[in-house]
Amino acid sequence: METVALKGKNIESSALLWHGSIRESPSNDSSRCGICHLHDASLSCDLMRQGRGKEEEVLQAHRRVRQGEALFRSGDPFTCLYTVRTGFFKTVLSVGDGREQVTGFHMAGDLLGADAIALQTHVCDAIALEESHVCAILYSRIESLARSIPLIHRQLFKVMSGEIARQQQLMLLLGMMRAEERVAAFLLGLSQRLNARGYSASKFVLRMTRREIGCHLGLKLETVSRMMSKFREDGLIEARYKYVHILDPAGLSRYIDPMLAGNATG
Amino acid sequence: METVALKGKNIESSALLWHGSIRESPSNDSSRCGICHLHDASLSCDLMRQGRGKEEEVLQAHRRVRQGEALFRSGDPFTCLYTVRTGFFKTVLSVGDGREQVTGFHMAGDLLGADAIALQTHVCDAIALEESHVCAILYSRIESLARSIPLIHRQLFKVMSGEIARQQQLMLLLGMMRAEERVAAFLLGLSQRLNARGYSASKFVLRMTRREIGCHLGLKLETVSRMMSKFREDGLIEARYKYVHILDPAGLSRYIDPMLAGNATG
DNA sequence: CGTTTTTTTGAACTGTTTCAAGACATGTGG
DNA sequence: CCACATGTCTTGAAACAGTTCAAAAAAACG
Repeated sequence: METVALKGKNIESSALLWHGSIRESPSNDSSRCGICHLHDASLSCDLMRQGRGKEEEVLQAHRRVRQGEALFRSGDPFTCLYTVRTGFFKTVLSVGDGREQVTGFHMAGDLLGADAIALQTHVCDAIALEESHVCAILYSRIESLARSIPLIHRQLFKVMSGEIARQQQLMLLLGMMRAEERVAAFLLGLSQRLNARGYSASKFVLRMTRREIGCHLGLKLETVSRMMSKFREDGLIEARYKYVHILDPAGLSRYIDPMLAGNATG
Repeated sequence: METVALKGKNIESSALLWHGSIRESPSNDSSRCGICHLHDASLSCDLMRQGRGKEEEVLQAHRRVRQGEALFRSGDPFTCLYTVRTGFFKTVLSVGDGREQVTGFHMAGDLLGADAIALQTHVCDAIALEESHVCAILYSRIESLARSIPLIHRQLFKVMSGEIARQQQLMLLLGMMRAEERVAAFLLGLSQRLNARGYSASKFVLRMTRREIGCHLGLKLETVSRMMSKFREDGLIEARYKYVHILDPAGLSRYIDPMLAGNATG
């Protein structure tokens, strides 16, 4: 029952800083579209490079999505790709009876909706886990640009390949990891992705509930909670509700079979 | 312990017929490439329609793959798509230590390698479960055709979307079905796919082992065996080793949550 | 501030795995 | 064609991992 440094209320005030201000480039120039600031080498970056001057055609609109609201739902016609500017999303395959499979969590810098490119219809729901802001990119414009600019075309395929790779990682996790490994992989993956975006890899705030983590990992919420308690007791993490501090990433990854470690999902 | 009609040796001789001669169009014109005979509305069909006269450019070669051999392996550079003419494949994500996730089984008429389009590198191994024959389609030719023929371009995307949809179905299965449901979904899915290709939906021969089914469904081989025994005892199927006869598909699908029934995987 | 949701934890239970043995099937070489 | 070796499948019993149910504490919300 170690609660080394995470006690009482003082954690909260510092926690608020973890995910939002440790960012390296805090340029919050809100009059300018954010798509050129994205960290990952995604579509929009290359759009800016190649199609300089054309971004106004491509960019449709900023859009605010309130907590719990859907950016798009399964079955919606596909018209736009979205880049997350701020906030946090989950994508969900719903199956009517209440059971659901969370296929991914998405943070600032991520592209949303790419899994609909092929089918031209959204196949999952994208739900904001907190108030979020996105840029909508009109797909029809990108597509016509892609025809004239091969690099854009290749980037489109790259984005789809990213989706497939992400899904395969998740299949591996769902198909052959034990609860321990799943939660460890989840925490490490999230840590890495936050780090890649300039946030701290060791301290962050979970934007999703234990139930949502469970729906993502194929576990019940109680199991997720127990695994996190276990890691805490083993001194690998400090964790209190939404606030996570990874003390020993190497120790965490030792829980995962070395061969499965790869790019963990988030 | 019912073995209604499946006793002794006589099953074998009839079983040999199930999967191979019940086909409606048995045109085995082996001098002609099979890609135009495929059942699913895949790339090649539209290639034939649109690019009539160009098939020789697109078609690279027939290729024989012996049982246990790989058509391609993870990491191989992507040059060709393959259509299965005869035989049976599994696609596998391997993770070094022996554990593996079978991402799909593929029969005559299926397209193989589509998951490499985006990344230009194969991400899984395609292993023949029996002596198989494929047509290799040079991707670079298709791609250039796609540039001039929008329909081909759209078909390429459709093929990739198919991959994504298939993976999502499998994620649903792995994330939230019980063993019973998984095996039922597997049998029904296989049955439907065979039926769509002109084979019997009720009687077929499993080309994969219980272990391979298990690796696909996230179960151990003993569990797969037990579930099949259970279905047999419940009178839903007759099953003896590789030979399966589905007596009550509706009963089988009742094992699956109605909402998850969708297009089951195979 | 009271209400609702989320998280933690315990204890009993269940489904799946593990281990082990035997039956059956397949393939090989004599 | 047989006998043997090998691999696959089935089944049972015991072990285990994860779930379910329940209750209480902590946080979030209006």
